[in-house]
Amino acid sequence: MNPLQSLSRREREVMDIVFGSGSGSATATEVRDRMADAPSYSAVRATLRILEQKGVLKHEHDGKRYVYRPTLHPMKARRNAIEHLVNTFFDGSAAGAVLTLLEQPGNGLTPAELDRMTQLIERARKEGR
Amino acid sequence: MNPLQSLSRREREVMDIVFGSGSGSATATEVRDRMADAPSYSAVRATLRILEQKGVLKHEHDGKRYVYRPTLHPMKARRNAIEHLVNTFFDGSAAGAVLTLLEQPGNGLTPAELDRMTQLIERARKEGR
DNA sequence: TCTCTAGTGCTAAATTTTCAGCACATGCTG
DNA sequence: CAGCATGTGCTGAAAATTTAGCACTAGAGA
Repeated sequence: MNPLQSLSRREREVMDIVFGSGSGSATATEVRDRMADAPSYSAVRATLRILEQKGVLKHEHDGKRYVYRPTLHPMKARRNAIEHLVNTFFDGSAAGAVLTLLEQPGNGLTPAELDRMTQLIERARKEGR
Repeated sequence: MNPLQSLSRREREVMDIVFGSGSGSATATEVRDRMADAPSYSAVRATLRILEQKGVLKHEHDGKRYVYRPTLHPMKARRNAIEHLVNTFFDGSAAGAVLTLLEQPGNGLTPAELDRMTQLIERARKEGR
């Protein structure tokens, strides 16, 4: 099973924060600052240590601080997450997910992005033939 | 906070199964059959009862069985799930998620779906202007 | 040097989750 | 009717998670 699926609630929350942090990495303090209902600092550190022990995070030293980063390559993590979403909420249909995203008003899509999508759709059309 | 985010591991697993079941509802036995590492039947029922108590599931009677169904409307559940995914893995960019889906080879998009996407993209383009 | 700050490791206790088992109800079937 | 299969409710204990606290280290500044 996907190791990310087998995390406890707090562990998952922490992973989401790490994945969601722009740089793709985070310190204990950063994680704590972003937690909805943050426990003590040492509790956060304990969770990070466990996540490292479980093999889903690793750390590097930045001065005397630890900077945590996911083990899994970000692209793979994204694909896994999407796959799971599509399977559980869209019955495996990628189209269903895309349509929901496109239908959403205020999705903030820029013209350039729309062009890129058109390109990819054309390509998919050709491949499908 | 989104109540679905605050579920334990097993609870979340059960919710995924219920959401993922074609009919949008499931009995204890069905849930158990789909669990990766299924515990006893009564453990599954206990989890369902807790989920109902937490307000994310409700049940109806079908003969003498209970059929569980999410409280949240499926469409809303999908949107919430997508929103969370986009925020944590794509830095809030819907386009990033769509592009990842489209780029994925073997995404199984049918011509009709591609047409529908083109339509929606056109519409987004117009609205953007 | 001494002290303060900002880190870390580790551990034990509190809390939550998870689970199995027992008691009971109902419907079906020989 | 008696027995069996298939449900449910509830409860207590085991297991896992979550947390705070204490001890320690290193660097910076007075």
